[in-house]
Amino acid sequence: MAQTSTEDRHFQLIDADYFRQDSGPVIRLFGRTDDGKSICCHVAGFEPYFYVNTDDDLEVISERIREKLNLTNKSGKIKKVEVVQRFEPIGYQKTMKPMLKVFTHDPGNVPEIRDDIAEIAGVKAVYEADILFRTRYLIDNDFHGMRWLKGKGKKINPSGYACDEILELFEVKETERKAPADLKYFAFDIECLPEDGNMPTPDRSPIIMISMSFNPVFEGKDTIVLIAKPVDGMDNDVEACADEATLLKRFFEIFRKYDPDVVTGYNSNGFDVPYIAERVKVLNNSGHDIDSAVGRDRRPLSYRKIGTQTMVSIPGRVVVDTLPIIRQQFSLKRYTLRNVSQELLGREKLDVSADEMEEHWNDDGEKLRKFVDYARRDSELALELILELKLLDKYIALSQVSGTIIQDVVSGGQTNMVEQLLLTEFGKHKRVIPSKPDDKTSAERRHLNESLKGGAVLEPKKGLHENVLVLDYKSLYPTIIMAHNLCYTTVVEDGNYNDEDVISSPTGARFVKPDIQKGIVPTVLEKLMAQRSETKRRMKKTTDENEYRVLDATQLALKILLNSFYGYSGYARARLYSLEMASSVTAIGRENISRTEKIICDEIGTVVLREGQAFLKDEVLITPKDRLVDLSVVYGDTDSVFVHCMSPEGREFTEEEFSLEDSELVGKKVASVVTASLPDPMELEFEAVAKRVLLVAKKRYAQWLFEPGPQGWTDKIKVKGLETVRRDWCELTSKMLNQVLEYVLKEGNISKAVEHVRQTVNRVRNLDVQHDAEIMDDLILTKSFSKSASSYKNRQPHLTVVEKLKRRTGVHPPIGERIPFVITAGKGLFVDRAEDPEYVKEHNIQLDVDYYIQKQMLPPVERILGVFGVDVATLDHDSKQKGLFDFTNASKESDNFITKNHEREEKPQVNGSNSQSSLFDF
DNA sequence: GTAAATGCCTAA
DNA sequence: TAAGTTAGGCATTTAC
Repeated sequence: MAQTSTEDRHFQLIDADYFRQDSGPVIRLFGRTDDGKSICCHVAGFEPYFYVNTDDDLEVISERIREKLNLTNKSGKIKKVEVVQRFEPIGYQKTMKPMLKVFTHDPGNVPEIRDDIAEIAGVKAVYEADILFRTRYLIDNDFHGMRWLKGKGKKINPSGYACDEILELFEVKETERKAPADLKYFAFDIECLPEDGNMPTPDRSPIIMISMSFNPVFEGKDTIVLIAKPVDGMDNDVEACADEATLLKRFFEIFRKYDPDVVTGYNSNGFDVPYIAERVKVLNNSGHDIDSAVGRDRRPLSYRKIGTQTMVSIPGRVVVDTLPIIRQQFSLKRYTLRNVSQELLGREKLDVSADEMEEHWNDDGEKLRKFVDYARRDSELALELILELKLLDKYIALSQVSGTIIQDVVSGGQTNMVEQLLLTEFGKHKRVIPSKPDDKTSAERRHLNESLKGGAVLEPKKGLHENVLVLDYKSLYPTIIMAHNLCYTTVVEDGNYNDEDVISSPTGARFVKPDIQKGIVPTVLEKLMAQRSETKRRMKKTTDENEYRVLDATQLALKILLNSFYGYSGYARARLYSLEMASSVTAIGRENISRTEKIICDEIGTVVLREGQAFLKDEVLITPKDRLVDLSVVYGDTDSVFVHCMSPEGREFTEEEFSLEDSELVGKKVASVVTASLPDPMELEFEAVAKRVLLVAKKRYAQWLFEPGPQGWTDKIKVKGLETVRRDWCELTSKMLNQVLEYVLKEGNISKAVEHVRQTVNRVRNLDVQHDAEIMDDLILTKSFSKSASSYKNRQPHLTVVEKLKRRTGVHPPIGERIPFVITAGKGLFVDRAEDPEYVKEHNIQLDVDYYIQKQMLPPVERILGVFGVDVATLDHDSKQKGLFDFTNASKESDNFITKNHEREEKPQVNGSNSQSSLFDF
């Protein structure tokens, strides 16, 4: 005889939602168990609710609510109303006030009831009425996405599910388990025949192939390619289907059978999913019965268009389109699958061009096989991108740390995560949170934000410097918030507070001190920071490579979250917005960096090196054996200062005089002196030393950096803001400039740099596109097509190309796409001469060599070498006229430029009359 | 002719 | 249910 048995299950929480039952809503928790089963757990008994705030008598307001809802026929939809004590969201308050907590029977009724209540006279505000029911459940129970839950319940067997086990839970709690479950990954990609060279549309063009990739394998196979026509002699992972409908049915069958946790594809949200969903509609309308159930609740495949974006969600699973993820995480010039695979995986995409497709499809032999291989490779690549690049690690960690369901982390921004953390902590402190602002409120806030100033950027002392210490503040904005108790909940509006009870920011805003009341944001940040320290501690301890990776993702997630709160506080669409808080953070930051500069230059000024230790001048009596180091701040941006170390005579040190270890001693001494003057937990850190640094402009510099590490010093060249890191310059510029920077920074050899530029210029001057295809690729520029063509006010080269492309092929690139172009020879504006590189290659069109030399190559390099007195005439030196001979002679004398520089006791200046130019005889 | 506006992309 | 923030350099087009 069957008996009710209690089951215990551990599972990692992948998704959550709810469904309605007569007895009330039931939460569903989806996950993968420790023994590899997919599971769905039902939790009954959680009630939807929200808060109502009023300054009137609660009885009166309750009565008005009853009347109003009777009037609109909704009174039966309210389950109960309680009086509770809560704090209002904004501002320091000594005591709570009574508010109404309204419970409803159905989460779906909350919006209409809320709107009714909001209209009632005397109702000041409605709080937390726009929080998804499943989010409310997770927050109130402190359950986090992708963490492990332990559920106790009984097995049930309702219809309408596509997972291994369904449990009705009596009890559920979070457990400590950390190791990730073995998730199942599924990637897919469809092929359709283009129509007369045009993009296929789902109302006309059938799907002819679907390729799928699996990890772990499905029935022993890594990939399966479905093909919508009967054909023999294909590889054994190819399944021939009678027709398109059969193919789609088989696709969904495999999908359900495999039961993946993660569903992925390259641009799958933008193309494949909508296409499949539309084809299913078309076919089913003409008499087919394709069951497109893919959800763990057997919900059919669906998508929603919000603006230009397509949202896809599949209950119980995570949908990850790798294209937007890769866009976000990697700065590349192009995001075609071909380019991304090449750059990030080192793998080639196979290709059958659009105009060859029909021919390949109609073949039954080699050509069809080639087409199949191409299709197969695309889903393989999508899967490889997500697995090899470990794209999900970061999102899993963010979900675990913030609590947000992983799908919302993957497809949403920072707002979701910050709000989940704030809702949790506000709840614990019995404070309510406002609803999302309406468009009018956000517009007002955006207007207010015009007064919000950001970080300070110190004027760089332009030129080349040696022995520059790089000091930066560890998590500057979070530590400012903690140190000054800046919070929505501590800000005081009125003057009824003693000066000793409040902290005033440079903006004049006032916040109560933590001993009066500690802010909620500082509390959250402290918790996150403590977790991060603990995570880093465990990273040092572990020997397990996988655990290390997980911990590293966790600490990175914590860092991202720590740094999200400042931006959120000044975000116009945030539930919690505080211009006072945001401007105080940046104002304190600005004051801090200029104070830091002063301490280093004026108060410290000189550091004394003696027997492996660094001292301040007034800490010791200086003897002749001591070495003195003069300090000056040559640059700084928001949270960093670059400190130049020089001899007391004002010249650069030689190698023998000043080592990396000396730098470190000085750097650490300076950092500790500054830190000692700051409130906890603000901390200035010694990060690295630049043996040489070239400061070009604000936010533009290059360093030859040495960083201390466990295996001693490691060196690298780090470039910020210069053309080598910008994607709107051609590759040739980056390559050339990188080489120039290397010669200048590592060798101090200007001559070599000049020579390299001359050679590159000459190569371009004698450019022959036909015979030098390689350099042609290096001349391609890209720019992002960032808004609808009609909203551009000026003409732009990439728009020219977009228009040409559209005219020629009918294909209109989507907003967000990066458009490649070259500038062709001719007269008039550049914008008229921008052209699609493919078209140029096909038609053998001449490029505007002069444009490339005068506009792409010389200006960036002149900005750098101009510091040493090198001018355009020198760089664009025509070898036939002058010959390299003079120059080569000059360069011999000055190979070791840096030594000469020391002798002259003079630093290079930009275009200055006392620049290095006299060292060379160009 | 030059100054202002526009657009892009980066640093933090 | 779309979207953290400001500071800043630079090239090019457009307005004057």
